[in-house]
Amino acid sequence: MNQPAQKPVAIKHALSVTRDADFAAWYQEVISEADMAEESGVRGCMVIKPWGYGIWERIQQVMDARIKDAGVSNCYFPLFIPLSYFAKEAEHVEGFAKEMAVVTHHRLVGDGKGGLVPDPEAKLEEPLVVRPTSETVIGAAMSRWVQSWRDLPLLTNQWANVVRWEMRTRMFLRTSEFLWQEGHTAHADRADAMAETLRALEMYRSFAEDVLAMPVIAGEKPENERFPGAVATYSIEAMMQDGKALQAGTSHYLGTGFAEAAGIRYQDKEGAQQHCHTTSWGVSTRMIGGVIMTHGDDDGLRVPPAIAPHQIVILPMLRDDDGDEALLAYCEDLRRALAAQTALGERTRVLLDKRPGKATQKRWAWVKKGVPLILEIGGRDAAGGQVSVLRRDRLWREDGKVNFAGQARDEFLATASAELESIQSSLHAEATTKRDAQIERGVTTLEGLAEFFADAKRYPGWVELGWSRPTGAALEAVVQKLKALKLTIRNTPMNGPAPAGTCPFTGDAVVETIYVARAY
RNA sequence: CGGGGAGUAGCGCAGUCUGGUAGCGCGCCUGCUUUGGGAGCAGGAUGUCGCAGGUUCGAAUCCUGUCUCCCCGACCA
Repeated sequence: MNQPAQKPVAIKHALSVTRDADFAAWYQEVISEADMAEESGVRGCMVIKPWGYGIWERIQQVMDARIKDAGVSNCYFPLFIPLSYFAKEAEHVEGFAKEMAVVTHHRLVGDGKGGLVPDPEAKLEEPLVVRPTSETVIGAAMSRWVQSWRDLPLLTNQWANVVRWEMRTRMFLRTSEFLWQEGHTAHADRADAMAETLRALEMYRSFAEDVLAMPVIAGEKPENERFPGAVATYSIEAMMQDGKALQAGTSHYLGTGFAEAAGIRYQDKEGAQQHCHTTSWGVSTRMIGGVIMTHGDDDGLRVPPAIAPHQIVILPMLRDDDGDEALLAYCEDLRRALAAQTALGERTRVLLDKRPGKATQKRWAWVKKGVPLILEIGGRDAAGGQVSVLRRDRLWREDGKVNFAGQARDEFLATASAELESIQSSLHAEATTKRDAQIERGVTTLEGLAEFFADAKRYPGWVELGWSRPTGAALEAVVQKLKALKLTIRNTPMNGPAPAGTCPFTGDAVVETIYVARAY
């Protein structure tokens, strides 16, 4: 107390709630302060604003290129699906029946009191459901498109919105309507379909790591977490800063179940009719929630440069005087020079923010949005050929001041690309370090699990442990035990440690590794 | 869908118990002064009090219904 030099420096953060104080409230504040999305007035549905949608567009662009590189073609299938299509695959119906929006009428009439009601005369012969996913309607199309072994594999994808009537929603993480891509493929045999399922999984894994800078574990979901109607479901799982797991992408091997339901058949080289083996795989706007909870800090969002709508924002410190013209010219020249460069394999995305207003206020708005690099340029910078650079991932100096670094303009131009790439990799490294520090490997008993997750005051992370992979009723017993602890099995990693020891749930020999965690 | 909380200016809130037609802070607008770093002073604008009914001379306030959001639970490719 009496030694000011040792006092912790008080930093005035840009957000009013810290991650430590209330992670859920912090998450919402990031979304509103970064101006990513807002409530819409419709239950569970959000308005995605330019900054949030810009991030989604970046995700789309990069992912779409990778999907096409894999030989998959984009299509578009209808929003409305005849109810009868759903009835064909029993497990699929069971899985989605409770959360479907249903269209029953095609016209409104006045109710005589100034309002409108569905016209009883305009009832649909067969109700239509708003797609919660498109296996059924795409399956119907595939049954027409596939005749011969020469038509296979059939590789399609669509970018679309889907609706699932969720009981409890959270922006980006679980909304009633969300945006996604869904890949749907049909193959001649199991091996080919399984290869495609795993290709998609690997595509998602590398996308999460390289583009979102979000470390993930790719693996197979346990039987109880499978997609309705799937033979095997795989996921990438990311750890949020509160230690919870987020399923950030899924890939399913669907066997021949959907092909049988929809009649997707082909004639093989011997002339015999065979059912196709199908797959489906998707990532959604949920990824944006993952980015927020992986990279956000107490000053708002930090967007990895690869998905930042603007990677560099130039803020001229306008003074409303004669010097402004020269300052703006200097900034515009700087913008042009940067926009001509490339970083992370693409043209650099630079914004010159000329809007009226104080540069300092605009600065904090961009900090909260998480722009990787902010350049504040004053008259003296312009006159002296300098720039003042702020890296979003190194916002504060040790003395509690904002960490601006003065630099010669030419020097900055020569290093800007490398700087963006450095931010991309340092966000990834930071997230990986955090995650790895929160994976516990010393737990081998159910009691140990309960103990590890008992302390509510800290963020517990995940437990990696071996189990005997029970199925059916034995698995259900394990799931119930975990549920009592609010825990779930996330997945079995693709290249997990060699099995050893006895299963903490069944006492049988361990056959594989799983991650156990609280989940979103 | 069950339990709890909440909807009043762009944002955060007071006012509701005890009915009399709306206030504070921030932000916003204007002016002046400042300004190499999240400025100061002065003046000013902005509300069908979530929505719909009802009670009443009169409703943000009381009653009924309904919508939306947040937390917990159940549910959740």
